[in-house]
Amino acid sequence: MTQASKRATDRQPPVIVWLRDALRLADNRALNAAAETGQPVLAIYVHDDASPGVRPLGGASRWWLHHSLAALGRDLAEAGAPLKILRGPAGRIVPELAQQIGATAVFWSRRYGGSERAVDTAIKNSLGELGIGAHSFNDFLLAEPWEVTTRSGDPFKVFTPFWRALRERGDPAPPLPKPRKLTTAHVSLPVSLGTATLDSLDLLPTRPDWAGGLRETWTPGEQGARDRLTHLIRSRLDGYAANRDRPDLAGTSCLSPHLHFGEIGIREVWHRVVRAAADRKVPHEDAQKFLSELAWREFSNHLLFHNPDLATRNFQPRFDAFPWVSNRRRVRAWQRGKTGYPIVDAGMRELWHTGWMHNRVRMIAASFLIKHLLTDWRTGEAWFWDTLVDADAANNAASWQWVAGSGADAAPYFRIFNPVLQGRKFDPEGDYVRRWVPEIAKLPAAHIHAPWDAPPSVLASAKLELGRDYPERIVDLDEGRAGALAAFQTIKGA
DNA sequence: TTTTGAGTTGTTCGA
DNA sequence: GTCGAACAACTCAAA
Repeated sequence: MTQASKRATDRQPPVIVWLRDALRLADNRALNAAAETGQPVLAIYVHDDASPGVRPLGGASRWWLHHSLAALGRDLAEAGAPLKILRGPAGRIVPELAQQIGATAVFWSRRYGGSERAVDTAIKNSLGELGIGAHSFNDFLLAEPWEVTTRSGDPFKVFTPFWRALRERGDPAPPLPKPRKLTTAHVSLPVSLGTATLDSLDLLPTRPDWAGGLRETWTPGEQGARDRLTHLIRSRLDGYAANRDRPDLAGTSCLSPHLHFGEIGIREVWHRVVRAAADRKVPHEDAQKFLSELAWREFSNHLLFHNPDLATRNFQPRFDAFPWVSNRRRVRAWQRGKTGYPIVDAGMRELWHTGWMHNRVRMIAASFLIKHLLTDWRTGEAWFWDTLVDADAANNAASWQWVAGSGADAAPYFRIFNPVLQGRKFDPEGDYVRRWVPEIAKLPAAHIHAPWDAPPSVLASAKLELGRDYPERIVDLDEGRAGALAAFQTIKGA
């Protein structure tokens, strides 16, 4: 750029790109549109823990957000538009900031939760009154939730027809490249707008620092996300349909936290998988299976958009009368991985250590909490919200309701996972359990999923005494199952 | 409007 | 050990 044209750019009024759930540079339509104005770009992140109704982030999400923002800040600085961090109610901060720096427009990627949409609508109105442009984009979903409807124009409530309708729309638009150049907006931000630094947001745990397991498991940020996708396509997609159910094999994509924070765009994921299948680098069936998993994420957002209180209210109102049981001792045993059922405990400890749990094990652990312990699904939803790095308002709520049977297209009441059978089926050698429940690691595969049935000689040679080295079962499986069936009887036909 | 086929992920029981 | 049926009836989506 010549000196003259640089001065010309400096004289131009800036635009703002407000980054929220699309913490990346590539395939970011909001960022791209801001760049294409040719005006200087001010990139901001607003840490909003003040707007009413916006659910506070869980601990694991806060850890991820810190590192994701750090990575985004580095990438943006390199691209020429350093990230500014602000703290406070977005509804006040964004319009005031735009007005004070003389911005002509604000760009952002859409969000789909009820309170988030309320905030965004209010801001759009405020900006409109100030004569400032407000431009929002879809950077999170394959299709907008309102674009996929039944023939009669209603939202879908069953996955399969939803997926069919989504598929009939064809491939999403190809992903956009990173903006070629961004011009820095040289503005000074008044402290009254809540200027902050990443560290001052206090997102990281300190006393105690429990994030060691997260650090060794994850690389937040756009590069880490793209590496995961590459690894998926090169190494995990072949055989994905079968292996994804095996917690001992690491057969899942592990993209969920990256997708949640928008470190990689859904359009890029879709197109790279489709292309790999077209080039016969991965089997068609495996690629289709993976795409259908993306469609579940899509379906969850569809449900959340049309049911903003999905995380707190039974989708099926008859569940309002369900006789949930409160038992803090048992819930605590579940949370800490001390139920006495190895596959459940392994999953809950994996979650505690890494901020993530294998999908199959999530179902087993959730089914156990809901059906064997008769705990209200919202208790489990809240625990996952706090401990998962991929905690997502749509996926978390829809999935818990699915297991409970209270959701859309939910599991039938009689589907009660037996943790012993599930363990034997999906962790046949017991390797997953051995990794996370080391105190029973010496048990042979034949007994590792049901230590209480092991003969005394086997327990002795594994140096294992139940009740001392590993908890006794907190509930009997047959009684738990019978209790669940009886409880579900009470709301039948309600 | 009415009808019809279908609906992610399981377990148990009895032949 | 294997296999099919039962476990409820209901709601959804589309013809």
